[in-house]
Amino acid sequence: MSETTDRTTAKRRSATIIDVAKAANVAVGTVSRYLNGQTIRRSNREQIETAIHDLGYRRNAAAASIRTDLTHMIGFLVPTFDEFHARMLEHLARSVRQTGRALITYCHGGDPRIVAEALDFFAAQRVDALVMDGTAEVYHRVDDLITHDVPIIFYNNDVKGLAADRVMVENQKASYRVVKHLIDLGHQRIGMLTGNPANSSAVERLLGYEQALTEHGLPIEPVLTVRGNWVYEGGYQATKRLMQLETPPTAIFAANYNMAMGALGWFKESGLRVPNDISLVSFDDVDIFRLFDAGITAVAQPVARIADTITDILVERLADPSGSHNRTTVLECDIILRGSTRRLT
Amino acid sequence: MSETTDRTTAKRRSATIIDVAKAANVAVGTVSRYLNGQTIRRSNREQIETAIHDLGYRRNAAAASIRTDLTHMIGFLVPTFDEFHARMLEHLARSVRQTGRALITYCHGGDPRIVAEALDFFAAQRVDALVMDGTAEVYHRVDDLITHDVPIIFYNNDVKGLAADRVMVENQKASYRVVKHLIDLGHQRIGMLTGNPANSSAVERLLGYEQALTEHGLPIEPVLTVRGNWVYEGGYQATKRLMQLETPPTAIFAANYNMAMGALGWFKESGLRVPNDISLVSFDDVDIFRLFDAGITAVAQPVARIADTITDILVERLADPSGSHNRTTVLECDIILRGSTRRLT
DNA sequence: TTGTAAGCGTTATCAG
DNA sequence: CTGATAACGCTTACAA
Repeated sequence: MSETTDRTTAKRRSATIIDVAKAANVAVGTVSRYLNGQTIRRSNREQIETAIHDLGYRRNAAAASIRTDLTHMIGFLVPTFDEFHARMLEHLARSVRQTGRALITYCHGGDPRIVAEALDFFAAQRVDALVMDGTAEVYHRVDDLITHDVPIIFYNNDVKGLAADRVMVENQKASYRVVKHLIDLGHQRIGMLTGNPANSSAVERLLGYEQALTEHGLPIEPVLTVRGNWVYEGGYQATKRLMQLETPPTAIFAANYNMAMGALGWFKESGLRVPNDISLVSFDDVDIFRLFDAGITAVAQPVARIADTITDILVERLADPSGSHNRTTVLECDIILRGSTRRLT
Repeated sequence: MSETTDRTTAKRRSATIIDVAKAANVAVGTVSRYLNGQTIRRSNREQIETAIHDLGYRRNAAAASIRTDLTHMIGFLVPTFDEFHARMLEHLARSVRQTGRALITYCHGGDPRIVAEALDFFAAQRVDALVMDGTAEVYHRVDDLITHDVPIIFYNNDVKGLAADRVMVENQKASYRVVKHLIDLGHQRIGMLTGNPANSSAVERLLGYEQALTEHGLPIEPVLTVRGNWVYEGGYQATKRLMQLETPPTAIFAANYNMAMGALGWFKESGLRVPNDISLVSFDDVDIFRLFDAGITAVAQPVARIADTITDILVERLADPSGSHNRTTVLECDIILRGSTRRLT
């Protein structure tokens, strides 16, 4: 086993391309060309290779990027690493890696100062592009990045009016369908746990809910849509409020996974059973939804396809920085029917 | 609203420190000192500030790092972004951010080639340090990084014999305790779903299980420990195997969250109820465990403290690169008792 | 194909 | 406190 090599030398400068050139008896240019995969005389190549090996040489990406203006790093900015974003990250990291790039991740937790900080950081790091879940407050700072020719790709939530690409899902249509499903089962009084209305996806999902009601001749009752702000606790409280209404709903649509969990939490504490006492549908399908008593019916976002689409756009954008591609891709969602809804007699 | 500024100019070179110096009528050195928070004559400072603003100047971190040998980036290498690692990422990103650094994330999915690729990438990027879930195959490549004076911090799984810091949890002790709990309830035949034995945490958790049995005079039966390799499907299959034994266990200990879910999946399909028909305990506590019928009793890893500890070590290491701190920190786990176990009569 | 040398945007040293 | 200037490690004409 390789001994833990001598670490007495205070701070050994690591080998540079010059050292390699010297050791291999060639010019630095030749080494650089070798490193960049250009054709090199065979004998030289071999000498360079052994030199690199012997010296333990590692290319300094920063030094390269300062000349090429390319860092091969993509900024990835999200509010949290909940189920949805974690899966996005996993898929995106994979697909982006296959193009020889990596992700710098920043998590802002909803704090606008951290968002600003992140954007500054990305700007300083000269990320080749930025993928982010849109947040309204960042309009100017993102526009700033765009001015500096950094391609931006929004997903999940949009920020209107910026010259960026977008990969979204059919929030309204999917919500419409899943609420319609409840209506088809005979539900007339359907509550909704909504996300933060500052987010486009929250608005669209609410719109889908309202559209379904309206198209089926049901009234839109303000008391039936309660803001849960995407989080467990919000879903829990909103559900409590709904169920303590004089006439509580017979079904609830949660606009995301966390709030659906919050609803389940309240149901459990209150001894309500799904779907016997209350029906529940949710946006965001996750594996564990299968494991609940009857399984939770949910809208499945095509996470892998979102990630792949983002990567495709990324590649195209980076290959041709001049072209102003402001494309919006909208992907369809599936609805996974499980047993969390029951037919009203 | 700031107009989407003129993007006709093909590829506008962004302003440099030199441009700022010129515009502010000072020397580049002065601007550099300003940027790095050193004291500057007031009048100069103001001129610099307006110049920076007018030019939309952004410091080029790569150019700086080539001189300072500091990138303020921490590599973060994980096998997957499952519940546990996603939470780690969230906490670590936060605490690391507070020290002015950010994370470059790489997800290897168990593929040794990707691990190697990641390590090369980190080396080229000159990350200031590397945080990783240890994987045995990487011994040499990590040693290589250590040779280049990159501090390494292992968490979750250890790789023995390397000069690195480590932040682990008391896997064996926690497993011992949770299995002992089962034994105290009268269980004599306890199955275990084990992780990949190449991982130190898998070995330690198994050891804890065996210790509990032995200390209570119970035999260690090889058929009762089935390898589930950390994943849902593995847990599902392993559970199936256990429950189809001639004398199936009355309780099961899953070495992680995913395998516990797999067990629950099989139970559900087979119509078994927890805890009436079978008791279940798990490593890794997650919020949703509360929501299952009776709640799932589980070992809670102190994720936030792991992240904070890692960051503390990071800061210390980076402040004093000469000191060879090879510290191993072992954190305690809590056991969250819920209703997934029943007393055997 | 190769060597030479001029950048790239910073920081750091050293006189003033 | 400031200015001038030499690094830093790499890429990329340009000429050979």
